[in-house]
Amino acid sequence: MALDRKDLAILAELTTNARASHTELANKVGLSSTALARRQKALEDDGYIQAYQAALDLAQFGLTTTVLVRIALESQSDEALKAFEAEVVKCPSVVRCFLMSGTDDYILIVLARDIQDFERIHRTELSRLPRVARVQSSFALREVVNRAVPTVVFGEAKR
Amino acid sequence: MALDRKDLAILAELTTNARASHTELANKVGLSSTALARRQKALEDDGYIQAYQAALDLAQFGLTTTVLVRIALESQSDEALKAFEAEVVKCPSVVRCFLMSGTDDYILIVLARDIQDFERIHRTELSRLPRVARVQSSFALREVVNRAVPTVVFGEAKR
DNA sequence: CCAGGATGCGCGTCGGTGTGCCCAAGGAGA
DNA sequence: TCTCCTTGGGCACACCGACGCGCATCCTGG
Repeated sequence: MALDRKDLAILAELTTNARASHTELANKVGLSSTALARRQKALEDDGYIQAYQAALDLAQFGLTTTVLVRIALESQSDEALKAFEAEVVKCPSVVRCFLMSGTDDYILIVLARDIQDFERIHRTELSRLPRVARVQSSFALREVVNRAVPTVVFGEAKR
Repeated sequence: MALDRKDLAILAELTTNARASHTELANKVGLSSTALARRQKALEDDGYIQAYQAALDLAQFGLTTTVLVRIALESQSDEALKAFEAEVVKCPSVVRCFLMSGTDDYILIVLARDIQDFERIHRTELSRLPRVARVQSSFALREVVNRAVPTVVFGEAKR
């Protein structure tokens, strides 16, 4: 299934206003509400739209510190990876975790209130992860770009 | 302003179903639609809810490859940082960019269709960034955790 | 020329939303 | 201890808008 520029406009708008009504979207895209409803439903049914979710302001919850954590395991055996991953998904402060190529085995993104709070997280969450050989943390001083969707997605207009 | 467990339940539900109606949410949380509407509006006005946005399935767009890019600049001067940041925000394939402490100056998260596509991105987007001394890329083999909100946010029940 | 897909218009129904009012609980002060 | 006041909740209602349907139209490709 190919998406034309109107589909992309719909997606671009919904990534900003997920609660926009059919009429509202139809005006912005340049369609009637009927045609828009059909297209939106197709986008949902075909899996382009996964969900509609509220974006929380994490700073409002005091989570102003982002930490990148590089972790190397003692062993790269399948059993070690499984054991580590089974525990890392339980860490409440971890928002992302990648299994990486290269020297580091895993890279985590951790959210903390501040540096002291990260010390607590390091002690209560990270240091309890199994099979860990080395943990290296880097603090993000500033977030320069934060996009949910790369702009390249909306750039390709076809029809 | 302090949030009680019902507020957190509302937020937790809205991060899943941003288009849920007042009645629908009220049933899940255990409130009347009136009380829920008041709370939801308060959460929006107080800035806890930043926006409602559609989550796209990036794999559906062919973006299945995540790359972590570490970048060191020639100079850490304010001018060099500003020049670099002014350009990196324009890169369409970059979804996140952190100014970091430690040896690396910046860490980017880049989305690509595949490894060949990343070669193109490296050539057309990354290599054109100004003041760059060193670029080091690591491929994510798998995404173990991907949360928009750390679960720790919903864990604290107070009232 | 014809057929299929997509669009736009109009309509009716349904549901959500917002308001006003009353009630219950808790805290402060006399 | 009694009372007042504030805060949050629930109920009922009315209005308005969204949503989905049917049908006519248009455009394109065969």
